[in-house]
Amino acid sequence: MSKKRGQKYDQIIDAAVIVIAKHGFHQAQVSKIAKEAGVADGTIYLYFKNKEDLLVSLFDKKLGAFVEKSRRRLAKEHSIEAKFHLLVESHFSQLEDNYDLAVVTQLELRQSKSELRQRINQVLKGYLTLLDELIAEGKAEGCFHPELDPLLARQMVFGVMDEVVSNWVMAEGKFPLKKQAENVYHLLLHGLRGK
Amino acid sequence: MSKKRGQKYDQIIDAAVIVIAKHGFHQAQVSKIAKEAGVADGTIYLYFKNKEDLLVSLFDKKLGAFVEKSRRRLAKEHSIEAKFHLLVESHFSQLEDNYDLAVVTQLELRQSKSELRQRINQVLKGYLTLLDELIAEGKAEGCFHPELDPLLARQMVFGVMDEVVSNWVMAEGKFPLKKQAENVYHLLLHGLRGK
Amino acid sequence: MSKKRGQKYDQIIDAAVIVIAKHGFHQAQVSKIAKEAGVADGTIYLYFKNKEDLLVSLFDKKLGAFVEKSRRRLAKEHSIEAKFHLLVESHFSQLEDNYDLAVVTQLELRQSKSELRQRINQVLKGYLTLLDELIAEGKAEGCFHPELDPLLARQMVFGVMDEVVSNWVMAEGKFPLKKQAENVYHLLLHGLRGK
Amino acid sequence: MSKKRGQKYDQIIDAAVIVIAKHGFHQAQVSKIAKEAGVADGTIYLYFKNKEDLLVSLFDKKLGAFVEKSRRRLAKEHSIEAKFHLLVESHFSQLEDNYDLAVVTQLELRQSKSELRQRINQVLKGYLTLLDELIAEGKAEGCFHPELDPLLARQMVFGVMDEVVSNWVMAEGKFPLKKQAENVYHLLLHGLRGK
DNA sequence: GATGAATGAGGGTTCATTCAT
DNA sequence: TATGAATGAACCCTCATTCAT
Repeated sequence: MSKKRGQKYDQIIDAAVIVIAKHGFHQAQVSKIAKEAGVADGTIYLYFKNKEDLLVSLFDKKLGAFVEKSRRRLAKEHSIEAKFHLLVESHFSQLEDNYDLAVVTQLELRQSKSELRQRINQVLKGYLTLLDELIAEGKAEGCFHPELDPLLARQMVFGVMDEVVSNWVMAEGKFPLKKQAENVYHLLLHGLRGK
Repeated sequence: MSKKRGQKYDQIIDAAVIVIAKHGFHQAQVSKIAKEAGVADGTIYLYFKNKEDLLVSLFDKKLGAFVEKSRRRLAKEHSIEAKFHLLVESHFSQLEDNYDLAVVTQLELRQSKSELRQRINQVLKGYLTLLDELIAEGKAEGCFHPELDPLLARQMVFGVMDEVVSNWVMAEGKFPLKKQAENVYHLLLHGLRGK
Repeated sequence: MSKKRGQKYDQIIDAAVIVIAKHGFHQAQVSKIAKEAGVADGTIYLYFKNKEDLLVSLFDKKLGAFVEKSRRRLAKEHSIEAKFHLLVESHFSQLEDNYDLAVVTQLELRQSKSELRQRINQVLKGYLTLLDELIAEGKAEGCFHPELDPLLARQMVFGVMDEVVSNWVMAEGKFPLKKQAENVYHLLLHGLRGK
Repeated sequence: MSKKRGQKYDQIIDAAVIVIAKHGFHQAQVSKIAKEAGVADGTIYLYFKNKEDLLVSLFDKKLGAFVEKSRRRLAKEHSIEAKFHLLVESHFSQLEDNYDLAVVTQLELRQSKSELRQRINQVLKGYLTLLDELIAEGKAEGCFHPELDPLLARQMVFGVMDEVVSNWVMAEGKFPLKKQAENVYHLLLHGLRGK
């Protein structure tokens, strides 16, 4: 339903990020987003089926770029440790460089109702797959423990990074996030190697 | 404002857990909770200042019991490894034994608006403090890496357990959660020992 | 229905005056009045049929005393002018000496719904009758214009005194009301003499 | 917030007058007014900030027209007596010709809570100013007593007219109001001349 | 007589979505 | 395409009154 092309498509999504980051999920009315985007309320419905579709599309577009960039970066590394290290660093730096987006994905979008959360989780799978691949590669190369439960491992990796970023956002970005990457990498690596 | 004691106080909180788990946060109207509790709508306001107060009290009471039970159990263990192992097991088993509560705390209550989230996070601190104490003890006893960042360590521990439980809830409790405890414990312990 | 006797009857009415004057008509809940009177909510319903009955009884009792006192005073005067002068003075001084009561009757009780207003107006007739008698006496004695419309005359007398007192209350009693009596008396007397 | 122009603006205000006159202040729900106006409930909030704003706007618009018409009429008269006579006649006839409006302003709107009453009194000042001007003119021209207290005089004029109209409304308009104008004019004029 | 815990009906307001222009 | 005025469903909370003790 949503037309993925068009200048206004991007305008509206960027406006939504700004409005949600600034006013919060529950105060991000369609009319406010339309105003920020410089279009009429009704115009949003020419590009998105409904508000939920806009929010999912927002997450889809932003996470898609996030994953794509992460993949591009990882492709340049050869050792699994280097890739893993870069993943953590990339996760943190991309969100640190987009504070508004971090607020939206870590805090605000999680206030959406279960139905929408389900669809967002579907989109998130694109990123989780990347993590799965990396873990499988690590196990295959003997870098991680051979009996490591892959699903559990991925939950650990994502859970830790997500928790750290959420804490950073809730601290209103007052401390440098990227500097945590090194430590988090080590913590995770030791965990993954252990079993 | 809210009378923390009384049979009805507990009735209403338990009814709220059931209704929210069954119908979801956004469909948990006060009238529905009152009906489930077997009291009149207005009676809820004799025990809680408003709906938000009911939700915070719910979390406060349930998490309080959760923390208290965890502390009681941990007190019986002596080695830090045993305590840590028990913590993970306790976290998982208490939520597995209360599926409705798990749904409410892992999924539904997170849909609440920022103001309420803040108050819930304050309550959560009671549990995070327990984790902090355990980590400090582990470092002091030389069980964990001496240079381990305590805050980061706690974020790892909570982040991983929270992520695993959330996945379990989203899988609608289809797999046994407690059985994950052993593996999660090892993963975390290795991570914490490493650095 | 209301038992006109009993210490608590008076206690409750006096409490109602205080609460209404202090918090306003719409914030004068039965429970607040009960608390001020030092009785239980339910006790009020032993003395009054319902809240409306309490308010009418309040007005009845207070206006009754007001009229009785006015009549006693007037009985001592002989000339119609002196009586008339005293009436205005008495009207103003009694309200000035009971600021709370003035607030209640001039401002707050007028916010009651039409149904209650009707019953209050019935009670007010007791005072209006006194005015009617005075005007009839004045006409009979040739002190007022022989063609004076008695009803209109009474509306003028009451309308003016009421307006002046209301303005005084709305000015929060910042100026002395009794001092206005002289002027108001003259204004009215001239009006009544004219035609 | 409120768009003071537009066909719907007038529609809604007129509907409010009808509904309040028919059902009373406390039974004049927004949904009832919307239905009478032939618009959706939400439409009212496109033209008025909230219900209170609607009621104040109603009074503002109607009293504004009332004052304007009175001023236009008075401008044609030259003698102060003629102006004064016309004022009373205008006051009575305008309300007699709009029974619904008279009910609303004399009885129903006075049931509103203090906050709203304050705002209504502000609007009323526009009319009281007209009375003040007339009294000042009368004193300047030697038509009224030179020592007449202008504020008291205005309170008398307004108080009497208001009382007479209120009695007329409470008598459900059963007697002709305009016919009272002549007598009221004489009563007031004598009063004002006296002192 | 006195209590006070419990009751439950009732309404102003927001905002995602539509559709005539 | 684009507009934006209009729609209307949905819900938390108050408080007068009751009645078991």
